[in-house]
Amino acid sequence: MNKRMPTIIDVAEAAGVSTATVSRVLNKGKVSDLTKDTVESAIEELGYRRNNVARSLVMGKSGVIGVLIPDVTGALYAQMARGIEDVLNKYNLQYILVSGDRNVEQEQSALELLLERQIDALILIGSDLDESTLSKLLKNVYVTVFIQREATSKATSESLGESINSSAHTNGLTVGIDNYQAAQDATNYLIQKGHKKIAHITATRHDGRTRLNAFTDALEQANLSSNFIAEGDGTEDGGYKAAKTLLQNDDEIPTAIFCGNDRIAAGAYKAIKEHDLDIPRDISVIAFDNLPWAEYLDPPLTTIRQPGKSMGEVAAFKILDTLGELDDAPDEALKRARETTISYELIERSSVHDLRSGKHDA
Amino acid sequence: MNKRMPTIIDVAEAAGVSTATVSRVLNKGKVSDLTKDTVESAIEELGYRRNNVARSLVMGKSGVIGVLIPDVTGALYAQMARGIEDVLNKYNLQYILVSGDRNVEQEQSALELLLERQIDALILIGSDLDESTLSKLLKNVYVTVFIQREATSKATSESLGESINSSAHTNGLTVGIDNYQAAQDATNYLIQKGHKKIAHITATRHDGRTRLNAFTDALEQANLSSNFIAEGDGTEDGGYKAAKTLLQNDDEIPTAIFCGNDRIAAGAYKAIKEHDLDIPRDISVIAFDNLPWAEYLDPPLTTIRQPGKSMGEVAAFKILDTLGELDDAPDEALKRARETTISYELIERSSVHDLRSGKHDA
DNA sequence: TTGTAGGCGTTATCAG
DNA sequence: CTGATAACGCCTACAA
Repeated sequence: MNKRMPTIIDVAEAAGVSTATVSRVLNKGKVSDLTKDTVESAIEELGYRRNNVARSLVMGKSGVIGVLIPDVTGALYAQMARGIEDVLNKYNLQYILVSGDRNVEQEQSALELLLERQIDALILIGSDLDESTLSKLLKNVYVTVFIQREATSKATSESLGESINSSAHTNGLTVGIDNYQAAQDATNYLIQKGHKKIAHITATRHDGRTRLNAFTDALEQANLSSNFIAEGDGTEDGGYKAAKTLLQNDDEIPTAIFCGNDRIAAGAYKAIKEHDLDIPRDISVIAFDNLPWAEYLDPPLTTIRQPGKSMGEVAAFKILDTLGELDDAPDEALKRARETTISYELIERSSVHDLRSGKHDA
Repeated sequence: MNKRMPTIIDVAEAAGVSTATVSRVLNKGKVSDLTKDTVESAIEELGYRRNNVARSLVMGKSGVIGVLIPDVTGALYAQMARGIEDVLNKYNLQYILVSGDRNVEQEQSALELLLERQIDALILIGSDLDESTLSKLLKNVYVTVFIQREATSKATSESLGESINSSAHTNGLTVGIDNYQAAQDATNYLIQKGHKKIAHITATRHDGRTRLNAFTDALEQANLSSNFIAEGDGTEDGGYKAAKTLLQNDDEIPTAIFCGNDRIAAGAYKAIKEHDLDIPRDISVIAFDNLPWAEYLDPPLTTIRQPGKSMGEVAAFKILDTLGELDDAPDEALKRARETTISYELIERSSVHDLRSGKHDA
């Protein structure tokens, strides 16, 4: 069933030409129509298919780009991957996906594996790898773009001695939303609705930390105390447990919870309902991500939309651009390729209650 | 920033040995401890990293396997991808992911792109490609395994002239659940709970068709009429619309809906609630997949669990086995590698109502 | 244990 | 427009 794959040499012989000529028709070089036909039918006959690894070797580039992703199983990350793939495919490039599994050691070893393939470029999604290992690893990589590696407008100066600012990085392009600002928006939204006892369930990794900082800063600016902070692990179950602890003593219950992400919110919903509390009447919930199912929770979840697919697309465009594959691209694409910070959006649904409307209309 | 990558030759010179020796230390061949050290430090010094495309060329295998997936963005598919990756990584293999985008043309062109890379094996997830194009394309691929390409226990003989039976396929290994049986179980579960007016909202593609067939067959076997069938497109919105039409004339409303998958169910939930109907009191819902959020719907969704990750793992094991990489593998892994049909599970939550208990306890 | 040299399948340069 | 032929970086007999 598995005879040796025919090579360019076989085709050349079959067509009675040289390998160079075959290569030319394969690559749209100048060939006479006649020979072109002969060669093409020989190709057809033999079922020849070009060997891309040989091609990569001589061309010095593989046409595949590496993507390091925390977890394909995360809906948002999957969207990014999809965005990346969609634009890459238009240019006949492909990608190898590796999961960092949401932990640094795994990220590093995954990255090293990746680097051994001759990838032409690298996209790092939400990586927690620190600056120094990164720059060591990436020394010889032509182009790297980071998605969601903190392009904060207001660095979290106190919590991290030296902020993870990607702009300072080894030829690192960056795409992402303004995580800090978005989290502040979410918090302020609650404040504007008249909430004073606001809780936060943290998400993990650096974006989780940024959101926490934005949260506490926002409360501080509003002269509110931030006594209600619970650690989530980013999952539904973590959210459930965290919400439980938040709800445990009846006299000090928050009127609103800002969940680090939608999955956390799903867990929190469950906990809140178990306590026979109504959402949003008794407790309002706001979250982050806007995963596809967020609108189908009961009540539909108010949340910050992260445009995962767009982020992936932009990242891919940046790569194509730097790789010089974008000559013939539409202006629009080019423009998007240069942009660096994607806009987010607060999607109002019905999970937060307006405390003021009930009280006084002042 | 981007000087020429050091090659094995550079290392050889730096270490004062031949390239063969360097190659040997790279591949754990017999080398004296002394030279080994010298070479290794030279490697360290130069920051040498093996060029895997050259290696692939000479070895005749690339160490990457191709995965054709309908859509990374689908939670179940992502789980499969993750399962595949996890076991592959243990053996230092990687994968290229391509999305078929849930349509055949795209599937085919994606596949062709994939085949030009020298992938060592192929995993096809839920492909709708027909037998003939498949066998033409796959002529030279060493090993292919299909996930979820219908391993039905009871072929849907009437709807398809010739059933898509993978076992008949070109050296195609197969892993999947018994889709037909599972869908029958779901339907029968409803019947056992006393439901007589049962609706179905179809999912797409071949597994959707199989489920539909199982549904009608099950009803037939129970002497129930199957008047309530609506076409979904597999998405929440499709489910919403389909449920709407199901609910439109008040005198003929089903007491239960079997949704082709969880996403459809989410949409159906929304429609049902908009009609001021209670789940499960007025309408019961059962679905398929058990996506991570299914348990967080209100009420928690009763559904058939598909173990996506396991399916991916098994598929990967099959490949490793056929590729002969599994010599040193634990028995357990080996055993799993040979299995072909994965067990599913009906997860009872609270979205279906028992009609009998309310009426008569006979 | 170590070195030499041929070859993996393509592309690209340089003559014809 | 077409044909030799030298790389590309690595592995692997075969020799030493």
